[in-house]
Amino acid sequence: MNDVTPRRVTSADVARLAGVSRATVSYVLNNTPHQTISAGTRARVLDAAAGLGYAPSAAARTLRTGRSDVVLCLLPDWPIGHEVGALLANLSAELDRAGLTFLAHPGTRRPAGHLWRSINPAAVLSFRRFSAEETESMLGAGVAPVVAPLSRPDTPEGPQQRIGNLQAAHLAAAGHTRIGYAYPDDDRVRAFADPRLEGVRARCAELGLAPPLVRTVPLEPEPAAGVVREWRASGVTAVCAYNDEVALAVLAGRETPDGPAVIGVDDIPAARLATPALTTVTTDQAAVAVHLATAVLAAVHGEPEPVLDLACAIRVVARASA
Amino acid sequence: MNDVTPRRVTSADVARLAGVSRATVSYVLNNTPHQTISAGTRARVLDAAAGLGYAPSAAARTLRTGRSDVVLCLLPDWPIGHEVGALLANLSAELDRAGLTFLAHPGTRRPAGHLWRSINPAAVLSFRRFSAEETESMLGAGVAPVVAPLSRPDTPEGPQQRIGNLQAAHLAAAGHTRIGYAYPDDDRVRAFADPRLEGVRARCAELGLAPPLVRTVPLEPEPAAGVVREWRASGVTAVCAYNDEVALAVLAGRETPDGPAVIGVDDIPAARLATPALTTVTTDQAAVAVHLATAVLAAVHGEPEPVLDLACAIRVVARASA
DNA sequence: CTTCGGAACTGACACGTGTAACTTGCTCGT
DNA sequence: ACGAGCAAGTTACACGTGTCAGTTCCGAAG
Repeated sequence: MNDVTPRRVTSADVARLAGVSRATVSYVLNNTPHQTISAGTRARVLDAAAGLGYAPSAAARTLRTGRSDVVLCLLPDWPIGHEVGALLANLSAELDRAGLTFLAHPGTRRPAGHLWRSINPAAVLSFRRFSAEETESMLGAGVAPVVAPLSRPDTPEGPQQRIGNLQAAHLAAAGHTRIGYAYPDDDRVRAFADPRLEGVRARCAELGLAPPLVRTVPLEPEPAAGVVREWRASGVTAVCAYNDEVALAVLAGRETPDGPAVIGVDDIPAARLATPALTTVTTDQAAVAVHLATAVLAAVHGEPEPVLDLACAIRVVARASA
Repeated sequence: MNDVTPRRVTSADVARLAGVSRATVSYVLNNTPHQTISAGTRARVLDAAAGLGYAPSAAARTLRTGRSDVVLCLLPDWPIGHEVGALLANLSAELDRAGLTFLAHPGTRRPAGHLWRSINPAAVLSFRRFSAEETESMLGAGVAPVVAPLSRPDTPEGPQQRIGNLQAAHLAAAGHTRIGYAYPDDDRVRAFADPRLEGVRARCAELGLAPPLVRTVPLEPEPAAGVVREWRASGVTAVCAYNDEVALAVLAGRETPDGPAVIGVDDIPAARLATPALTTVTTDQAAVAVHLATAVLAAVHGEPEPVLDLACAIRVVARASA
């Protein structure tokens, strides 16, 4: 008669099977520096561990060391789409390579303090800024707070601004002088929309163009058509959109094929399938993931954040719409 | 001079401040049944805990009880988009309400055995089927395996089949008799594409129509145009697409406005912005989230899986394209 | 007055791990 | 010949929690 509850295999089981002490098992499996283990013993331990299918308890390890190998990512409450999905997948793979476990928590509205207080993650990655007390509290608990550089509205030369820059530059290079900006109809994405718009403004000013004519564009054809008429009346011949989706709304709002040129952001799958095919600014999510991963690793090891340039990961995909 | 490392506040700190034993603190905070605590003591403990900002260590609790309050969701390696994002957000909120912590792990390719073995989650939620040994292994470890009913190819009346059913029914109701199926050009989504196609086939047979003419449609305009020409030559007047994105590809492939009618799945934001606006089958993600949450809760409590009907959460959104 | 039972609480152990401190042979320099 | 020093391990403790088994106190039943 077997046990009804087949207990978890612990390092003690491995030790017993290998004929050594539990400490030795720990030293071998973590190959602790400054510990001398004979080759034979090491092999016996590794064999025993593999044979029993031993996997250390994250709970016990976390309890002992005070820190887990989890990187907790707090997802924002705005809709996560194709590009964020790709980013998460790449980031997970990247951190996995460094021995960290990437876990994402979709945003509950309430303050996530409870979460990282109980999980004891190595780092917390967020897309919004932390409050001063949050930061202090996390540092006090030994948790490394990391804010995705994607969403730093404070730097005037941040990646979001660069996106706007490229949009405006592309339109200007095509000869457009009066530019509109299609602002999203969703308050939750302001943190992204504002710096992008800022980037467009800056580039327009730099090129001696009039500042962009900003209008909020809902994701419905009829209201969008109204906005497009407004732009046409004001002499706007090209539009930077917050998003590919907003850009598609602008396209849908054009009553005639000679409407304003449009450039979006993200290169979602639908972009190349639109008529006309949507010109857009894309971000190399794999490169961003690598960047974020190194930032997280640096924070975990207490090193200063590396200054890496994301500019090269952002580029224009020229298609028919602009 | 303060401590340089401000230690974590433990239940012992709470006990000391409240002037009771640690056991009492535990009984109060977990309000353990069959334990009688006087109102005064209870209040003192709660005050002390609140005052110190006490949050129990998930690691220690997990170590002691053998099970954590985490629901681990293994994300598949196919691209997660708008609809999965919404599902995760809803699901997280729903489980949060039940006191469970929802954490998603974007799919690393390697078998995720290591992950749930170390995290000790209350349940593991996956979108693909578990192998027999995986299931056995998890049950042995006391972890509840849950497979999202969205992705059960085995039930002939599953939700995915119903999506195909509705697509075909909508086209047939509009008078179409020769139907095409636009199959995705991505092996990773076969688990969804096949049952949907099966649903289309079943409905066609039921209505006495010829079986759908299946073609793989890449997400590029030119190849899609080739497939559309093929369909037209074969007398196909309407197409069920795996996806809204595939549907948009078919729309993009129509050289003339009188091309085949098209119906997609998901109602992504770009659907209503296409020309013509895309008719599609949408799923109420909030309802699905509630359903999944109850399934997870039942599994965690060892109850049999509740049989809930998802059919009412799936409906056609009629627009101009079909 | 004794006894008994429940209310209200406490003491102590176990969960599985990492690691500092200690032990035991054995080699080698003098 | 003898201790120094190092390789190769082991013993023991701490991390923070849940909970079983007691312990004390006190009112009420016999």
